[in-house]
Amino acid sequence: MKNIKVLLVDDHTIVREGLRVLIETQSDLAVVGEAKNGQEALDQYESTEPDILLLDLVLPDMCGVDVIKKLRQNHAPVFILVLTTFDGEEDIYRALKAGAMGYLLKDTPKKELFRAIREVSSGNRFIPEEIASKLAAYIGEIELTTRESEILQLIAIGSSNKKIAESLYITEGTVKTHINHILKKLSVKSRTEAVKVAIERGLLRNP
Amino acid sequence: MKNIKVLLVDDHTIVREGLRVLIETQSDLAVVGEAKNGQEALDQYESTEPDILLLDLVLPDMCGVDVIKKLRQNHAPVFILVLTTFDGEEDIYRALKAGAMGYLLKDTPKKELFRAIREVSSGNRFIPEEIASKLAAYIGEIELTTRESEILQLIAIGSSNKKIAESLYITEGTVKTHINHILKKLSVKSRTEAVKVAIERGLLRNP
DNA sequence: TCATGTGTATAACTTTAGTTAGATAACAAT
DNA sequence: ATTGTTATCTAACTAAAGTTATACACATGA
Repeated sequence: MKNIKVLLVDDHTIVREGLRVLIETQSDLAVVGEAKNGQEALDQYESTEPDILLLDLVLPDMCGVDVIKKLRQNHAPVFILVLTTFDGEEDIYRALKAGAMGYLLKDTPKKELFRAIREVSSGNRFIPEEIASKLAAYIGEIELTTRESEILQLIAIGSSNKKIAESLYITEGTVKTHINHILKKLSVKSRTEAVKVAIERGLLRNP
Repeated sequence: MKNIKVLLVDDHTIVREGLRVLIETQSDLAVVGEAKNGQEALDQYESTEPDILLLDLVLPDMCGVDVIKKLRQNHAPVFILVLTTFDGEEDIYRALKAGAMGYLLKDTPKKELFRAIREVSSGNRFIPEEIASKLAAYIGEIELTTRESEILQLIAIGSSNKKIAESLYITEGTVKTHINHILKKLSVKSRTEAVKVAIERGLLRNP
């Protein structure tokens, strides 16, 4: 009796195909669709009406978090289990904030995956201790302001303070102050380090 | 009749388990072992004597390229198929140079994986056109010298020129010259950009 | 052996980045 | 209303990064 319908979303074909056969070894689970990007995920959600969505956050066309947001706008109770490699605290935080019910690393055994699917599809949360603690540590972090994030993006593409000032129509002095704040919030000593931790923590849009 | 013995090496349990069931749908392929890190890969290679090693380059304990090198030191003909996400030209280049016979992205359909396994295990190369062209583009790149690589590592952990000079027992001026060369070789304008492209191209040991 | 190229090293100089102190405006709290 | 907070902005000053020219050891091939 197959009663839990699963929709797979992952850009790697091999991973998707592997997950499919893995999941279908369980008699109560059925893969009803596969999507390799965000748009396909949204389309297939409509057509297949799954009980649970197994989502990788790294997708070619849009951020996985955006997929979560869009689905939750249109469909009241969406059960989403994020299954991804660890890409920094920021991602976990955003995914759960956006409404994911569970978060699993790809580095977990299949039994735990099956358990997570069953839990989340029946409306419960499923967050391993390992991740819960990362999240707790993250809470203490100070968030960057809009301006600071904008500037961090520009730093990361290699812009000088002068260029940043020009593109934002502010003076170089102002840019320097913002950068100073960024450095303090990220606890680093230079823009170079800031870019490194920004990449690590998933603070950048297109890293 | 199972005649091709496969050893899986990937740090993600789910991926490994998925690959196992996927591969075992083929009657001529058998998974004889799984390893989640480099050391396990080396050990299991000894004990299981596989015909082919399916290797992810991203491992927790050592670089996948080192696994290739070590295996090839001890065992004359080792058939290695690298199966990984695209982490920059540098990785492809190093893996093939180290002696991998094939290179597949995880974003390929299972049929191609099966084909690749059969080809590589019988001693042929298997490199998709997509990757071959990336590699061709890479050939034009100028390699960094030993000193330059050392310094790039230090830049990437956030060291100032002064600190770099101290830890290498040279003057700050010398460090600046080396950095100048690095910037020119990587075609970037600042150390910050250099770190970004170094991370992109996989030029760093522990990114 | 003599030119050529390359990896490494140095220092003087210019440009850019980072620090510090302070101003203004919007907003929330009570 | 006024106090406090936070985001944004500016500018003068100091520290660090980047540029340029030059030297020297060592290898390699004409």
